[in-house]
Amino acid sequence: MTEISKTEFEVLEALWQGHPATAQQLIERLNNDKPWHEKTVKTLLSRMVKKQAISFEKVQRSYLYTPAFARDDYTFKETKSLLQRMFSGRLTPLVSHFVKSDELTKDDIDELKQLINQWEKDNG
Amino acid sequence: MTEISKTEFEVLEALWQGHPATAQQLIERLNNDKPWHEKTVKTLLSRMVKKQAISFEKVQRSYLYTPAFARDDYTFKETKSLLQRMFSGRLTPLVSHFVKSDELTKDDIDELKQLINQWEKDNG
DNA sequence: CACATAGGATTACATCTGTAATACTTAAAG
DNA sequence: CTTTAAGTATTACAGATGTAATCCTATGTG
Repeated sequence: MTEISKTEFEVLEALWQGHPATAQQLIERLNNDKPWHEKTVKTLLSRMVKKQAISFEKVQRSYLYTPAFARDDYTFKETKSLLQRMFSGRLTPLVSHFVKSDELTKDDIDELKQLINQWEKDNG
Repeated sequence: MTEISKTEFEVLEALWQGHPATAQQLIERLNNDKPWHEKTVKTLLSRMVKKQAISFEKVQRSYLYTPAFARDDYTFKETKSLLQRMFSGRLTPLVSHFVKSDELTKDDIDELKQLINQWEKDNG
């Protein structure tokens, strides 16, 4: 997958909500959050087709768009990329930052513990 | 702080290594990793001065550059921004991804536990 | 059948980026 | 004092991005 801009990512989000989907459906979904101009969305869709982030199938007059990759795969890739660039690829410095900055709740901590237990069960 | 591109970030990294620093010093540092054209670095420095990511002080013929914000502040802000966009602002989905994908070592897990202990000592 | 219309295709256009080249300026060298 | 070189400032230029407007075409409508 090529580089996806932040704006293009927002359109992809709408598509991941359910696909295949028409431009109209996507425009409606996007407008639930904030106003999007129809033409703008169309342009973004075309560009993403060109960069193969999405594909389409022509049905009658209109196109049915489908994402070219899963949301999880994309977010994971992006996260790893950011970790690579800012934290030498290590996860803990990032987590450390959050822990220290008082951004986590008790529930978050519990979830983290849960994840660690899971890891130890699978590995360890 | 405004938007910093990935390339600009690399130059900032060199500056964070030690500052204030001259363009020449930065160019040398950057070239330790990969070849950078002198003119390219200068351009990036100018642009970052304009967008107030760095400042400079004129000393004789040349400038001494200084970052306008700390590395930690920037990386934290960027990380939160990414979390916001891709994981509804939650940290655990991100961690979860890494735990499940077998990207963590025993040491990483130990560090995470450490962090959790710290949190519980400070809060809880 | 003539026309309005919904869709995608093409064009627009300013700003940002990556990557330099060229111009200008002043201190140092001869 | 004139030439040179080191530094910064200005200019260049293609590709990406945000944000649309306009164009072209196949339908559905009267």
